[in-house]
Amino acid sequence: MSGPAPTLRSLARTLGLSRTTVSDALRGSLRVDPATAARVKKAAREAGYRRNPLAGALMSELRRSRGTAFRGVIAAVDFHELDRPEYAARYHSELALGAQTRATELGFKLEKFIVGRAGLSVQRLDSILQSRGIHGVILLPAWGEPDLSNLDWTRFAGIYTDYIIERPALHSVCSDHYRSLLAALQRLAALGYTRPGLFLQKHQDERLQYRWGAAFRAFQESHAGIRPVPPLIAEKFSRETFTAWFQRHKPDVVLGHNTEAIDWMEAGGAQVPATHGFVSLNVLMKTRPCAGLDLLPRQLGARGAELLIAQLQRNETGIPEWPSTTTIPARWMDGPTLRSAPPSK
Amino acid sequence: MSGPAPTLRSLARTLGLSRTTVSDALRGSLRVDPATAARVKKAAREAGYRRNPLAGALMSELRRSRGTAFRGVIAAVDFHELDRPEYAARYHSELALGAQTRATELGFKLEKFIVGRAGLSVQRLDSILQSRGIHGVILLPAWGEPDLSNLDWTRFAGIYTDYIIERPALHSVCSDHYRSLLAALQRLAALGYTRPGLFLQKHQDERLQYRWGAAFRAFQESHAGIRPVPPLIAEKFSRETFTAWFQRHKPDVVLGHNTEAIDWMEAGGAQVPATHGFVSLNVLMKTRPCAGLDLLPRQLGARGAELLIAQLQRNETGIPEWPSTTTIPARWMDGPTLRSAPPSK
DNA sequence: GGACATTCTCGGACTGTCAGACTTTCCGAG
DNA sequence: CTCGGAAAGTCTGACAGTCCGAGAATGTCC
Repeated sequence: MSGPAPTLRSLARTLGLSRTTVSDALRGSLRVDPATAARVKKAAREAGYRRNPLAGALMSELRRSRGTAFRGVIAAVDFHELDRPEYAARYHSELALGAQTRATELGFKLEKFIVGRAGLSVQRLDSILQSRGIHGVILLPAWGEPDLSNLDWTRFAGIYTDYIIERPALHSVCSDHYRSLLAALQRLAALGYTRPGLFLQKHQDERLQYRWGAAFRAFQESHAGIRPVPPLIAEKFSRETFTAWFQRHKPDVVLGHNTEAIDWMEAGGAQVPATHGFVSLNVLMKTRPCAGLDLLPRQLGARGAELLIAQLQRNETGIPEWPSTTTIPARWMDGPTLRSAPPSK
Repeated sequence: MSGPAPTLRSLARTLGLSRTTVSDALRGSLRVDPATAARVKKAAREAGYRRNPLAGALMSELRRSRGTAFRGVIAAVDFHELDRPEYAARYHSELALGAQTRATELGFKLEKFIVGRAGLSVQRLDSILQSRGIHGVILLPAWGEPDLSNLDWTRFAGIYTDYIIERPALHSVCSDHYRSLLAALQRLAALGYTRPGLFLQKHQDERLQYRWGAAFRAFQESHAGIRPVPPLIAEKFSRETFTAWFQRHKPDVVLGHNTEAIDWMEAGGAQVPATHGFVSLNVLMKTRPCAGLDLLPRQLGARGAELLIAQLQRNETGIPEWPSTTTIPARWMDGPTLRSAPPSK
């Protein structure tokens, strides 16, 4: 490259102006006399000057903050649910912790609000957020699908930590259930299992637009060596329902959320992991040691906060024109409910 | 909030040292007397000092380059493919245009590189990017799955505009095929179609980990009123293959990529849209007006550039610890290949 | 005791921005 | 006619850190 690239300072020297006048002119500040501004822009163009946006952003942040690392507050909004299971409460805690840690790393503070408790309505939340100068809102999952259309979204950037909710349609971040189940099934196939069986509560599949079931069938269809076991997807299932399905279809490994199924398998003569395997689809739900998927709620919370803060940094409030979903694959967790190697022939 | 955060300079004042000695000590430079280094580290820990990685990276680059490196540039890397279909070339152009527009909005410039053309190897690309001071790399889709592990990713932030490639595992952004097909099928059901049929080239499903097929079956399984038509997923299909499938299973609406199928349907007696419907799964591939899915490549490119620049703004280079995929649902495009209302009873 | 080498530390310089301060000009009031 | 305040236009201090040349202090050798 020939010689140093032109900078604000070199332009300023050439023009006989201060670097601030040049900076202001190029940024369109009204402080600068229009004739001076035109002169600066022309010289910049002719010199091939290109602003460094990273340097600009850093210097701006540095000047604005006056040395304090504090940049703002974002809100984590939870929904009061009396019957929330304990594992879900732990999931929410992990999400919030991840969001908090990442927010802190990025110079933000995270404050929690619980809608539906202590008279906190959506309208009241709106008022509080506005009066507190909070513009970023990260929404924790809710079993019932809350309606947040009443928040004045022109003032807020928001992100769901769940699959898309649409009321309103915001960006979202969640686990990649589809891809994680496919990867888990591949792993099980590598361990020599040939008849995996999936059991699900219907609502758990529905709220993910059937991704568990879809991934399961997609895997079966695409692997000739896998003998298809119809998944058990029931409104609500009992030991009887499960056992009937298990005896009838004889899967050699079972995947599902409820680890109580291990007892039912063993009551029916199976020995885990000697004769059959078990994999939890969410290790936060396990009640005993077993293999399974860690949906990484802490990482999801962190990514959610990160994406939200990036929106704030771009000054993007309002309902996004193209809402997107960011997914992170679950992490496989080994456990004592699987054989450790394929059976020898 | 309590006072300014401790900085190198404030630590230096407290310790009676220069800011350079403090900086060197904290970075482990051997220039500093070990006893002094220990003193500095202890004081930093006690003061709660947190280094700003973005400032550090910027200053380092500033000093190293002496103003000669160009900045504020990100690279769009394409792969030379002789047999790339015309629609794919248009898809790539849309991706690049979206990335370019968004980069410009965010104060960056996008430059294109084509690996495999004019002797541009991955190693040579690495050298060029480094010498040009380019740290952000957005990777356009490739039909063959390229291996970019040879880039020195410690120096670059990268993002794929395709489904995850894993060589190496970076963040990615792409269409939400699964969710888009589900939504399309729901739309068709609302128009009164009861026997949708899907035809795909096998590779097109495989490279999306079977999401087209999975969404199709998930929809069938979850809607009692839909009579199941087995999808046609073939290595390569001809008019004969398609026609046999069409005649045998009698779908009332066909979804697929290749609009030539409309001719084949009509050759078999169907009248589109009078008796049968057709939906394109990628309107960039259509050769005639029809309904279908706009995969929004321009928006995907824009989002990709945005996510990449956010990584640069956080000074995050290297292979991410938790690579994520960001998906945007396709936009439905109405067209003359569907009935405009459900048939009256 | 002077010359030289080594070790340890310091300070200039710096892809841009913010906000207060300074200079110049203009105009109304006395 | 003079003076003071306001506005317009521009300038300067300061700066989440790093690199590298240079200076000061110390030790060794002749």
